[in-house]
Amino acid sequence: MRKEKIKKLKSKGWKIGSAGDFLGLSPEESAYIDLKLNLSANLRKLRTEQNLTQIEMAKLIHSSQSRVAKIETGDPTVSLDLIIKSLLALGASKKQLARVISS
Amino acid sequence: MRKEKIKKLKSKGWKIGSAGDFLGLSPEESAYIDLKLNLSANLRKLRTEQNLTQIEMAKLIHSSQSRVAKIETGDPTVSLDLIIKSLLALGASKKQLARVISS
DNA sequence: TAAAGATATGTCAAATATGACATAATACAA
DNA sequence: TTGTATTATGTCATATTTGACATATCTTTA
Repeated sequence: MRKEKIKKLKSKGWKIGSAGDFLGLSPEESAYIDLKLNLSANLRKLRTEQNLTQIEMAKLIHSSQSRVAKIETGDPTVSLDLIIKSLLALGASKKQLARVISS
Repeated sequence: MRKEKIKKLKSKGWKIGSAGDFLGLSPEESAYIDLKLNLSANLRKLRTEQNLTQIEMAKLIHSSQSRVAKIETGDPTVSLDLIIKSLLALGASKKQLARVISS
């Protein structure tokens, strides 16, 4: 489907922080995707800091390696819910989440 | 989490754990739900501060009055994505989001 | 170099979230 | 009261997200 592809291209083409001028996104759309990418990047950071493989991470959140990879690579089919749940599963505190979000 | 709150959540249809057993509530599960409820409450606050009805809010996020009501009442079918998108549509900044989340 | 380990990508059926609608419940004036 | 506006609830077809799987692409180690 076309809409899906565009969505994917958009998120894939992003560099964190450079958001949406290029793709004609509204400020809210940009902010929303930036938020997700920001949290995703932080998830990978947390995971690697804890010396976990994606498979081990997957078990922690009762998911699969491939989905963990999708989370960390900013796949557009990944919800904020899943990202946040994953961060919490890694022991991230509310303050840590807040710090990532406001950055 | 207080008993009162848990009861309310249960009555609203939250399904926590495998059998709806609240004894199995993990720290990250409760943190996740707290996060959503916290953001939902803040959304209502922002909306009313801006003197918007749920119908007006719905137009803002291209949704319906009933879904806005569900967002604000903590309906378990509402995703974090929708809550965050709504907050951003009301003009909430990253810092404001962070503040709510860490509280 | 090759093998092993780790991560990325594509796909799909099942699960979950969605907007929309009808209608009930509540609030608040006239 | 009786209306009128606003918010809550229930339902449902459609849309999106999910874990899982297969397989491809790195990445490291011997």
